[in-house]
Amino acid sequence: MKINTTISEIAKIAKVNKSTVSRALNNSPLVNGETKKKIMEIARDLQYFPNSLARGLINRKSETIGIMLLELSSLKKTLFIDILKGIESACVKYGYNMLIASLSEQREERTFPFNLIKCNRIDGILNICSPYSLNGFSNSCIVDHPVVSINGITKDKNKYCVNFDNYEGGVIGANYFIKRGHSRIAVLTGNQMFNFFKERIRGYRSVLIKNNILFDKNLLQFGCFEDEIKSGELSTYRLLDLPVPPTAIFALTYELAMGAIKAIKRRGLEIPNDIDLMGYGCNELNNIQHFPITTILQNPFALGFTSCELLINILNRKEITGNLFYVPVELMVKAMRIKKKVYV
Amino acid sequence: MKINTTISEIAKIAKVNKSTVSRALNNSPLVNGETKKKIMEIARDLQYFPNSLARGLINRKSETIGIMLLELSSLKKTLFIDILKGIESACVKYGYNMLIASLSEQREERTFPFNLIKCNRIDGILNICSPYSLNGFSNSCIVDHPVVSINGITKDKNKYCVNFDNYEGGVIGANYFIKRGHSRIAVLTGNQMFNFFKERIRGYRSVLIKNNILFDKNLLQFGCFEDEIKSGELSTYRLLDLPVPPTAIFALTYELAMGAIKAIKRRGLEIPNDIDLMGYGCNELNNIQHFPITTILQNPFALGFTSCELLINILNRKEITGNLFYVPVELMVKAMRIKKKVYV
DNA sequence: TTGTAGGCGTTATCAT
DNA sequence: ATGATAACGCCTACAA
Repeated sequence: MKINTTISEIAKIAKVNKSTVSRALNNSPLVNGETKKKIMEIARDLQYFPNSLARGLINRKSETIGIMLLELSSLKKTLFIDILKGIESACVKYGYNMLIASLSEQREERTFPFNLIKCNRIDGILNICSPYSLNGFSNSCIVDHPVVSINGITKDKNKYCVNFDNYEGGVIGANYFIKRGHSRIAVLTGNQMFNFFKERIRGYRSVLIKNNILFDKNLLQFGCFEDEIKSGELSTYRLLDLPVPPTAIFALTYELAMGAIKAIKRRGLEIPNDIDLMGYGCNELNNIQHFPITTILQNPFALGFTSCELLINILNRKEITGNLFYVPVELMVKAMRIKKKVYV
Repeated sequence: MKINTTISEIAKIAKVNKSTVSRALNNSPLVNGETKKKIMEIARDLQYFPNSLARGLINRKSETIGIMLLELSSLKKTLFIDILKGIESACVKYGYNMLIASLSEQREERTFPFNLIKCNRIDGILNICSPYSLNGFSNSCIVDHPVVSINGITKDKNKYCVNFDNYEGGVIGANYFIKRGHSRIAVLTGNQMFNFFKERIRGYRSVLIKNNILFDKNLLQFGCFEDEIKSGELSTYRLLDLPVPPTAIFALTYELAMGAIKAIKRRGLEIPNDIDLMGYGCNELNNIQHFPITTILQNPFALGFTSCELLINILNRKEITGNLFYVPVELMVKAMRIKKKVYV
């Protein structure tokens, strides 16, 4: 495996100084057109590739970011892969590379990703958290290192987090129902200790307040985590059995919505005539196209892209205002009616 | 974000030359015990981390390998994640890092991973192929670069490939049946244009020959790819309807075995009393523990680990004999009887 | 055992 | 517009 071409070799052939070669290759205006052309030609002929280690050494950066994961297995989830694709897209755009910096079980040191910064292997870290993590990354993250957390939560103004705009998702969902004339809007949620549920509900409640609708806690149903579809179904029965049942149900996950559909169907009701229903997010199979009901859509690709772009801006010392960023969600309205027979 | 400690700083504090520091940090015997101790102490206090760019520049290696994937989405599959875990394990063992070098749709240049070698960002490439690829990596791989292909096929003696030992899997499976007294052993396979099917069948047939059993082509049933379980079921019906049906069925995938179970159950037969059955590999959910029948087990973690270790050996110019390597498979015998009621 | 000097391949800062 | 020289942080002959 032969040694690579260097600027010195090119310089020798072109009969110029290597600094001229460097300038030519870096598109400096301080170089004669003819000279530049000649140099570029030689570089192409010799298949010159700049040594990124030498470059990084003098520029004090590796142009590589570390992807920090609690475990590689997270990548099995479509959500994480889509986030990763967004990250990759931003990396391609800005010429960065991606290093896997997962906290594998085999590594004793939990500071591994940060050590990678210290030894100049990576310039910064994208910390991909699980939405189901409770403490965000506060305990694992060393301040003063360039780190952006995806799905993370923090109260530290020095730590950057990018999330789906869960609050806005709650607002959009509630507003949609209100515009359709509903005032008894139920919510199917998971455990509120998870930030994203809390935020969605916060958004929903803010809309109620704005519309002078009293919050009825009977309309807020908590599902268990083990069998979300089942618990969505059971919660829906409870809602339908209320003395004054809701006219609309806002299911805060795909699975809860599936359960709700099941219950509504079993009761012989129709969506949206008898009761209106909205889902949230998409499922693992990403088959949102076939999901029959109106839904709040999240864009994991955008989440990854935005986060990565933020990190790169931080690395390039761009002015950043704020430390918490939110990726917009959108409403996907499904006009079709859901009749009982559809679900037989 | 402060500048990192360098050996020069340590040298100044320790009142020695920086080359002495370098020697001390690299465990050179050419340094006094006392001096070394002092230097190590200062290094710890100052949180010294060697600059890997400077190190790589002089050592001509980055100690990073590129993980080459056709697309990131491959990682959704448990098989690939397990391979990746094996790779990571070897990387941790040998102090290497993993760079994602996927051929994303956004990149025009298909030579991207090889360019990463040329610019010294990575030392070599682990090319993770799909078992369902037809041409291996022959068209994408530049000879004379350190590349090891996982699941790849090649006839080029200069290219390294590591695979599950599919041939041996066929041998083990057939031998197991023969030891149990079977001589009419059917095979459920997918399309033989895929190398791994071809190899498994080759192993199976070699055992028949050794045992003087004539190969009956009626006992070789091909399934279609779209609905493997269904086609496994249909193939099994065909087998059971033969004038002289087989006494054992060797299903070359998990899905084909599932279909076979279904057919056997429907016909009111029992495993292994009425007919013997063996599966191959494990399914995406990796729930092999619960898979009820005797199976040829593959170890994707070992595949990843072995491949990565091979690549690192190549990088360190170890003597390598051969270019094709096989990761052993093993037989997992399930003793329990499968009765009809189990599957109701 | 330690110090000196040179080099890895770039880029940056001088000067010309 | 170009050249000479130093510097990035580390390693390694060679000299002492």
